[in-house]
Amino acid sequence: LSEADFLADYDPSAFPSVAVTVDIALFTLVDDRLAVLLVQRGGHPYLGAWALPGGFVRPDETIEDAAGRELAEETGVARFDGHLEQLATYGDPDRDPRMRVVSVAHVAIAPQLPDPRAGSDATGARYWAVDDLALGRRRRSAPPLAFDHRTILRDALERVRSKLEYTSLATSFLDAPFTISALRRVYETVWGTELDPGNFQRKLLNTPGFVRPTERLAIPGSSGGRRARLYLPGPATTLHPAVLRSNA
Amino acid sequence: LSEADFLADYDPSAFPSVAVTVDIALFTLVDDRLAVLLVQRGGHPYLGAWALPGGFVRPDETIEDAAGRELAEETGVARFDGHLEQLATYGDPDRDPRMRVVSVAHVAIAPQLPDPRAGSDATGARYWAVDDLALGRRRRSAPPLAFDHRTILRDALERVRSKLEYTSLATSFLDAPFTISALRRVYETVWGTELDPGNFQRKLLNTPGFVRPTERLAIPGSSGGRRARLYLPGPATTLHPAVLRSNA
DNA sequence: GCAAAAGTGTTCCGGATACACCCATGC
DNA sequence: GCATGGGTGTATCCGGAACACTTTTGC
Repeated sequence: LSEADFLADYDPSAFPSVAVTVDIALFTLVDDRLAVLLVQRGGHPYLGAWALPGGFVRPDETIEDAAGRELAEETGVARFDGHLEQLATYGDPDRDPRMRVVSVAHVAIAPQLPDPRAGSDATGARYWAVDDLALGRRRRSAPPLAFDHRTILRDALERVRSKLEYTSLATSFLDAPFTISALRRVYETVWGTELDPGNFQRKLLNTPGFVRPTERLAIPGSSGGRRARLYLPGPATTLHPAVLRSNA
Repeated sequence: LSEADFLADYDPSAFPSVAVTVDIALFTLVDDRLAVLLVQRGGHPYLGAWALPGGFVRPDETIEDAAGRELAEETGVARFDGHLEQLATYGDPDRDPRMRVVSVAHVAIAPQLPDPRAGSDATGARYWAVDDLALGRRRRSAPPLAFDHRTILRDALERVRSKLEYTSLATSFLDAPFTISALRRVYETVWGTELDPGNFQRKLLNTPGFVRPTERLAIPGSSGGRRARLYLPGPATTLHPAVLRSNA
């Protein structure tokens, strides 16, 4: 190795400062549509564009703590207690025009939460239906997204969709207790498919540890129908057999 | 938000410097054992301990480029052309006693490469059989690992093991062309299981796009046996149906 | 011939799918 | 009664597992 390489590799002060941030894609269901929390930027760059909530990692907190703190701040709860996991890290040199920013993106899932609050640098915060964001390609009617957040959102969505198959993640979208058909609607909404109610019920109850039955029954909707049994999340996190997307 | 929060969130210069590094777990097969490249540390902290190869991300390169560059340097090739993917980011405040270091860990896979070279801060570099590292719990005979690299290695190993199931990753361990039984030995070695040769052959050839047949036949080993057909990697990256671990 | 590896055939079983059918409730 | 949703029964199909068996090679 040359001396330049040596210095580059071993003297951290030789580098310009790098900022490490967290960004969170918080998914929830709003009116039977999959939605994600976005904040509208109140400053440059990307003024007025919509962005994933996030912020700097503080010196003495872990990355995961930073993500949890930002989530609590943006959603207005004291402590975020939904599902939270790391997604991937995005750090292309030009992803933020101001400086080198390396962002550790996360995926979060929660049942419908109170209305979000705008942070101090945001002019608004709301849940957007994922369908309306036109993640595949830009659409005139879709809101502009800041930075590389379109890419992050695409990856986050794929993570959620695939993890429904082999983990019990779907229950994170629901308040307990819930019915099997509510759980089925989670799958149908996130995957954009229709599932056979009877087969879904049987498969689910045959997957050990996915849900635990209670004695209680749900109250039917105004359109009638038999009362459904209520269930609690089970102890399993990974599922065997998996709940497979048919068109996979 | 308080003014302190505001400043903490929005003034990057208010932070002590954070170093962003890449670490790479490069897996390969050595004598039908799964092995990973480690370098022995030549400086403090963890002097003499074994660590994943890695280094700082330079100002104008992407994170993935940094990982590819470090890999090429450590393995002594001009350009690393095996499989390389991001694993996860590790950034606990105390994972490096010198300063805050956020490391983006990667997983790499390649067929047996030339002997590795020690980097400028390393006194040695070699492939270690994963079994000999006692990743589950420390063992007297196992070498000490630096930083949180035991955790990273555990996660990397689990990533490789699970990705064998639903992707064509196994071919990355082999030079082309290869036989079906060589591919089966990859699965058996990485999973630590035995697979039925007949069933494996059929399942593999029934998975579209996994491998492409050639006209050539392999030369049998000294113990005899019918000559096996040679195959090339196919176009598929994700597999349907997946090759499932029976004890999953 | 014998051992060993490659490759095929066959049987069995569990889960997925499609769909018929019964149950319980609102209106 | 009728529509609607909850829940069960059942026939069919497909892939995985176990394993017998044939083919081809080295020694």
